[in-house]
Amino acid sequence: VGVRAGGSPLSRAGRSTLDALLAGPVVDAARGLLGCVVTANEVSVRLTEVEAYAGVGADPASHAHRGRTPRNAVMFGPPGHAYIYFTYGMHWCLNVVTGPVGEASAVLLRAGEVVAGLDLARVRRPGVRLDRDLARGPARLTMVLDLDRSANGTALLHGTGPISLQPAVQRVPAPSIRTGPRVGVAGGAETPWRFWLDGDPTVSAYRPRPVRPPGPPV
DNA sequence: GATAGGATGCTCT
DNA sequence: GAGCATCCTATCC
Repeated sequence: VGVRAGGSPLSRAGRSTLDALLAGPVVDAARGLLGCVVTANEVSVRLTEVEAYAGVGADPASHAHRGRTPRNAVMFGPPGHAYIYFTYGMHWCLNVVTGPVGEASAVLLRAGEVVAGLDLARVRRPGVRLDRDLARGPARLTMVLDLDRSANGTALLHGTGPISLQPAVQRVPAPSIRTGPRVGVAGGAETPWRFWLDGDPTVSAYRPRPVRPPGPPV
């Protein structure tokens, strides 16, 4: 059960389609990334769950919401590059930068199915019993791909960096794409910018963020 | 299957 | 110093 190996290499048409997709609106890019395959360090993951984040101003959940900082600088650059950040004191998360230079929108890669390098993926995720849990969550996905800050800012579409992104082997039918609120965000929770493949076992569990206690003292 | 709580350190105010 | 775009384990169904 895996994708056909030895299939056609990344075609010029396929890459240019992805180029155009990532240069466009972040929501379109997010939907289009479902089914695409990310490869790094000899493991490949077919994306089953992503989230869209807008740039400055409009989206309080976005790292770029309050403007450019050293951490989010990559988001302000050209599309098709990796934005990798460290969170919760121990985890890395991988995003794909989208939209024109200066817009700072990006798509968080939340989960997927390991379709190549399964043995290596299992070694990188000791204690995981089910293969479907190997990359079921944004930090788990970066663990399987063995990514950290060293790949931040690298290009994904031109085969020059440690990460590569390839078009979907089989086109994802639009009706199988579901949408809902994003996971774990404090602001903008009402924006349904999480996208996933309906019924796919590798999609991460959704838990609403606990409501914050009432406002601070005067 | 669901939920609760702890781990852990960078980033920005 | 507060706040995280999370994961894992234990516990209770």
